[in-house]
Amino acid sequence: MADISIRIQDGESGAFKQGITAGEALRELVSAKVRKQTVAVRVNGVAVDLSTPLKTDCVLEPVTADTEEGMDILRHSAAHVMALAVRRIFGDHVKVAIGPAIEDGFYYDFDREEPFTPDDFDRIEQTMAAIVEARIPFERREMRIGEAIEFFDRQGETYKVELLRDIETDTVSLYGLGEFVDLCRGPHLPDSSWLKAFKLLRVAGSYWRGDEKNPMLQRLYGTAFFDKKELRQHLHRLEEARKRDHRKLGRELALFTIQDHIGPGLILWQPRGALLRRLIEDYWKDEHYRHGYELLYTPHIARQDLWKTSGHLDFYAENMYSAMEIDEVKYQLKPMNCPFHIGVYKSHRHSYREFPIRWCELGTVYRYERTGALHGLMRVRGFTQDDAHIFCRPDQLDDEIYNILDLNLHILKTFGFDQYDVYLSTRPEKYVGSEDRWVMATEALKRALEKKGLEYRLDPGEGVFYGPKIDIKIKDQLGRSWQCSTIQVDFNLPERFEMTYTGEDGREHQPIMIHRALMGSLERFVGVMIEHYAGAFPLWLAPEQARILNITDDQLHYCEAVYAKLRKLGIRVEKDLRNEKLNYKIREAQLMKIPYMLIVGEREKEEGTITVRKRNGENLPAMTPQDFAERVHGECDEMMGGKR
RNA sequence: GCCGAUGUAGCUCAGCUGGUAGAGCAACUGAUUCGUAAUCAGUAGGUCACCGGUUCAAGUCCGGUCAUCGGCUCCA
Repeated sequence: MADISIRIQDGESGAFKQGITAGEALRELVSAKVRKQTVAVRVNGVAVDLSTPLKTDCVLEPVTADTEEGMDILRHSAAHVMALAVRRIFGDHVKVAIGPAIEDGFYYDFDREEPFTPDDFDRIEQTMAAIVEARIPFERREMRIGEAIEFFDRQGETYKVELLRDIETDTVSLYGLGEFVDLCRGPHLPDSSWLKAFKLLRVAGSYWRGDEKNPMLQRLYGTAFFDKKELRQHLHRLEEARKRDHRKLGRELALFTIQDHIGPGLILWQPRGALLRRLIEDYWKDEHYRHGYELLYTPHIARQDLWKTSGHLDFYAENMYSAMEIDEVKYQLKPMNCPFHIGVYKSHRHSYREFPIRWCELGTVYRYERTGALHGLMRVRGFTQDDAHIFCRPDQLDDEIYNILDLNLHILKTFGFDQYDVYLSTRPEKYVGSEDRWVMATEALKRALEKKGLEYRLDPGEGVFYGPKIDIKIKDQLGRSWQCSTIQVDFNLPERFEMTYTGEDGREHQPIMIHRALMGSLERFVGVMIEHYAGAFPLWLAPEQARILNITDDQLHYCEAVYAKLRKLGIRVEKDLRNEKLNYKIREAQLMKIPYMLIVGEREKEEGTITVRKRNGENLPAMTPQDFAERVHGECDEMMGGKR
């Protein structure tokens, strides 16, 4: 056989017999250290199994365990191992669907009459462990599509057959792991022994291909790592995330409550949560005013006719609550604020000189959400949007979008979010407005993103029917993304409501309308912040900035005086003067995540000072209440972007 | 809405195969006045989510409803 030349990307090269497997070639060309870490290989850029025979000259690149790709291969292989285990335990009563690697783990969808129970997890895990122990190789083979369809059809694997029918290539690859043969693109680990650390996490229902018209399958979720330590760390992270759960912290920190008898998805803000929210709102309003916005207030319901004109009854009806009748006229709760802002616009005539008009409102809207979708503050039925509508001339569009982006990122940063993913969504299949307007608006959005130096991803066809949009998904402390901000150009409503302005030429023109929300929903945003900060809000947002703790009753009077003084100086201070030990009070204040504890004993009383203990346990030297207040204001000013 | 799990005092949770509710913390009362993450003792607190059924007897079994949790779907 002829020799072929094989080169490692950025490394050694050599001549080998044709037909040598990639794994064998690597053994010659890379260090033992790399080899031990290698789970698959890229041949001329295409990821394949180590067992792949090499036929021509090529460049190899090992895929190692420490990469995302390596992890995906491990997890995808883990899904196969799980499927084999399920097969072995539950036999032919189970049909398999799909089993991909996902972020942080993998899943496999099964169709089985009986539900899986958490008790089954143990059995499945044990069987998986036995499979790992047995070091079963993953064996790849290729088949013609027709042959494969017949193969799976014989086994009654209807889902695989359905998948195959949609595949357009001539041949497909199958992977055998023991007696379980699965349709799969690969690549896989060489054998099951690599799966050293895995755990099944939960079972959940999911529709075949995510479509609710299809049968409901049972999805088993699991995760896998190359070693046990990483798995332990991951499980620990999950535990930490549970501790940050805003529903748990919301209760513990007395921020909000949701009650059955009031209704699901409806939030009651408790005093501390309400104060937090007020701080957010005040900052938001001030910042908007500073940036040339005017504040509006509009009602919660409007005549049904308004929603007809706006098109909401055509396009949004399923999210709206049914009509109520008032004096024989139908009214509906608002799912959006825009028609009202247009109402304000139409309250008088406008000249081109007035533009841009920037109106904002913290508008509470109501949208129907299916019960299964509700989730704490993150997904609710009544929520407050930090909404704004900008009306401008075409020549102002670029600047306005840029300014929105600028304000948007500035405010998010102040709240502690400076990591985000930006998406630009373009024209969907169903749309209104002329093509050149879409192009004009999409280009304007692009230019603003580029001018701002933001990297973005294109989301083709994901725009709203009335115009293109920019979405910003912020990343929290745990790296999870949350869709909050959205900037949407709208050609539809100005048309529907026949909005006009008088141009320089004395003629009537149609203004461009931009919708924009920055936090999206205040409820959700607070939820995200609770989890982002794990309940320990930065000083400027802490509902309780400081708590006075006395040592004995002898300081009661002095504490009251300090309390009054600090309140007067604008500090959000509370006092805990109960007859309890200092340790007890500190513990409680600590659990409430209060930034400063002000400790007052005889010493402080004598000297007219307080001892300041920070949330992190650090002590500051004793200072006067006056100095403390100045310090707090100084810190807050800094957090909010300089002296205000 | 769909699949699965869950629903016992304010919170966290016991309560085995049906015999008529229990702990810790919190609350309240009293004692203690104690300097950097829980002082001690006592008291009170529950139509066991709701509705119906089986049974001599149901927190415990069955059915329905509501809600919550994990997902699917949707999205701020």
